[in-house]
Amino acid sequence: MPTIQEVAKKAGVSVATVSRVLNDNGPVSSNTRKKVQAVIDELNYQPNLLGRNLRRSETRMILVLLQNISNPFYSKIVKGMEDTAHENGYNVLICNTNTDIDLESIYLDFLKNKLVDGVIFTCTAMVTAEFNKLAKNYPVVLCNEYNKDIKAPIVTIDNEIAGYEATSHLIKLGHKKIGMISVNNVGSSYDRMKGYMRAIEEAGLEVNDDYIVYHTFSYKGGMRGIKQLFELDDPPTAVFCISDLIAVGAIKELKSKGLRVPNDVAIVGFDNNSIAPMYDPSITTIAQPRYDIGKKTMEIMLQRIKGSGNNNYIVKLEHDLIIRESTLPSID
Amino acid sequence: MPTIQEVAKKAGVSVATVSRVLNDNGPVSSNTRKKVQAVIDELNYQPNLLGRNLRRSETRMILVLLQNISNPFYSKIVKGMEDTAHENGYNVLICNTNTDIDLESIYLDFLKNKLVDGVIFTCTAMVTAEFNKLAKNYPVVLCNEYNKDIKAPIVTIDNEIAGYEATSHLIKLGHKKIGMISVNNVGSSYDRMKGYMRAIEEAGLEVNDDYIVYHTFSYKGGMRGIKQLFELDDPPTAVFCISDLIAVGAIKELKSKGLRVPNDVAIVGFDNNSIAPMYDPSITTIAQPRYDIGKKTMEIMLQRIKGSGNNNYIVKLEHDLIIRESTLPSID
DNA sequence: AAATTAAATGTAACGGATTACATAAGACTT
DNA sequence: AAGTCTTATGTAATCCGTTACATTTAATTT
Repeated sequence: MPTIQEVAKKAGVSVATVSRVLNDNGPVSSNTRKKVQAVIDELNYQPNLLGRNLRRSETRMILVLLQNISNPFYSKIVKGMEDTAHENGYNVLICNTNTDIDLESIYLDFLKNKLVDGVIFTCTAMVTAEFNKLAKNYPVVLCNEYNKDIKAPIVTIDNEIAGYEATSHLIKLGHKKIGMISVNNVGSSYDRMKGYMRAIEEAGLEVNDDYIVYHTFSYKGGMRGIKQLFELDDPPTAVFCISDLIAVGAIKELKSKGLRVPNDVAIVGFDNNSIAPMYDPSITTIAQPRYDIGKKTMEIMLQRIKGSGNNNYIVKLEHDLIIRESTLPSID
Repeated sequence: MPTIQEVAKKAGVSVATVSRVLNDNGPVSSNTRKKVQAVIDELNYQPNLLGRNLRRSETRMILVLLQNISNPFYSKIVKGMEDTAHENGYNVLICNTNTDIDLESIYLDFLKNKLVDGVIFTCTAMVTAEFNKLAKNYPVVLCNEYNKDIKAPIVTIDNEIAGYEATSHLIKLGHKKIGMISVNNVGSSYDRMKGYMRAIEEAGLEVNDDYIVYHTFSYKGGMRGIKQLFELDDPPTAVFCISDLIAVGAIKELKSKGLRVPNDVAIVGFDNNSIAPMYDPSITTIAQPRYDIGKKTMEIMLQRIKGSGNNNYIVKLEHDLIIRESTLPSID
C-alpha cells in the first residue's frame, strides 16, 4: 500500500503537488498532472482515508442506528437517506442497536470520537435528558420516533391524524366496537391512540378502556393482543393495530379461533410493511412516505453538520390510508 | 473537544503518560494515574479515534455488505457476526449495496483506504476475477453465497443436500409431479437444483424440464412462477421454491386461482424466513443455522485479519427441514 | 529590459494519538 | 557509598494526508 510520499518521490514532485492532483484543487501544470496521474495509476495508489479524515476532521459518514435491520419498515427510509447522502458526497453506515443501551453508547462514541459526522436515530434507549445533551453538542436527528421533551430535529408523520383516519375508516364501515392493540411508552403510538380516541368520540361513541391493550411490537404481540381482547364478554368487531406485524399476529390468532377477517373482525394495521399486501387477507394500513422521510431526515442532518438550522423542530410528512381486504365490507 | 495534549497539560504530565493511563499499558504510579484520570473525567475527554486508528493502522471495524437490509433472512446472521465481533473488540458496520456495482466499489474503498479492517460479502456484483484479486490482498469472507471459481473463505450450508431433502420430503408425501421455482445465476440455487434433480432421479421418477422455472428472488417472482407452471397442460402437484418469499408469492397466486395449499398443491420454501411460520398456511422450509453462519463467518474474518488461515476453503454448516402446514398430508 | 503579476511547485506545520528510546528517580545489592 | 536494577516519566518520531506560506518560474506589462 503506497503512500503519498512514495508517489511524490516516484513522480519527482512534492507531496503537495500529488495532493493537488488528487483533490483537483490548486494549480498544477498539465504536464506534471499527467506525470503524477501515471504514477498513481501505476502504483494503484489510494489515499489513506484515516490520514485525510484526521487532517480534515470530517469523515463524510453518517451513522444510522436501527433497532433491528430486519425490520423491513426501515429499508425504504434508509434508501432515501442513502440517496440523499450520496448526492452530497456522504456515505451511510448502519448499526443495529437491539435496544441495548451499552451497544448504543458504543456507537455514539463513534460520533464523539469523530469516526462519523452525525448520527440518525430511528429509536433510542437513552433517557431524554442525556439525549438532549448529546443533541446539543453533536449533529443528531430523530427519524420517525420521538417524545414531547426531546430537543432535536424530528421527521415523522402526524400520528394523531393517522390514528384518527384509521379508526374513522372502521367507523365508516359500521363498526361500533373497535379495539386497539398498542405498545407502551412510544411517542408515536401514544399519538395514534389519541387519534383513535378522538375518532371514537367525534362519532358519538364511547371509548372503552378494556378495548385498548398493550403488547410488544411484534407478531406475538398481535396474537396476545387478540387473546386478551377476545377474553372480554363483549369483544370488539374491529381492531386497529399499531403495526402491520401486530396485525399479522392478530389475524393469525383470529383465524385459529375460527373467526374470519374481515367477515367477523376487521383489522387495520400501520406502516404498509411489505407483508401487508402479501398476507392473506391483504392488510388495510397506513402508509408512511418512507423514502421521503429518509430523504428529509438526511437533508436536515446535512444542514445540521453545516451548522445551520436549530435543534427544536418537527417535520411532519403526509401519510396515506390504504384499503385492502382486511377491512373490505363483509361479503356475507 | 479536548485533545490528549490538553489533558496532559492540565494534569501536568506528558502525553505519553496520559496515553499510558488511557490504554493501561506501561507503568504509571497510582498517584499520577489518579491525577490524570481526574482530568480526563473533568474534561470529559474521549480519544479521537481518527488519530488512534491512523497511528495503529487498524480500526477494529468490519464492514458487512448486504444487498438489502430489509431482507429479514440476514438479521440473525448479522447478529451472529456482531456478537462474535464484540467479544473480540471489533464493531460491525452494515452497508446496503442494492447490487449496485458502483456503490459496492465505494464501500470496497473503505477497505482499501483502511477505514475498515475487513469486508464480509453476502452478495457481490463483482466479476469473479476482480473479486479474487481483492480477496488476495485484503481480508474478505463470503457468507452464504458463492460460485465455484471464487477464492476466498466461504461459509454456507450444503445446498445440494438441502435441495435433495426438500424434494425428498415431497416425494415421500406421494407427489410425483414436482415443480421448482428458482432464480438464475446464483451458486446456491444451482446447487439446490442439483439436489432436487438427484432426489427425483433416485426415486425413479423423471426430471421434467418444464417443471423448472426461473424468476426473481421475490414475492412477485413466486407469483409469476406459479402462473408459468399452471399454464402447463399437466401442472405439478407440489412446488419447491428457492426461498420463502417466492413461496409466499406462489401460495398467494395459487389461492387466487382457487387452489388450496396443501390440499391441492404442496409448497416447500427455503430459509425459514420470519414470514414462514406467520403465513397462512405456515410454510414448510429449510432452516439455515443463521446465527451460527454469522458467527463462523466472523470468526474466519478475525483469523484472516490476524493473518492466519488460507484463502481457499468452504465451511458447510448443518441445516434443518422444518415441516409446517404447507406440506401437511392433505386432509381431504 | 526591468518590473509586475500570475502560475507552478515546494517546505513544513498540523491534525491527534501511540510508542521507541532516553532520562530521571527510587529501591536494592554488595 | 557506589553500582545495578526497577519503575516512572518525558521527548520526539511516526502514522498519512492537507494546506498556509514561501519560493521559483513563466507570462505580461510598461
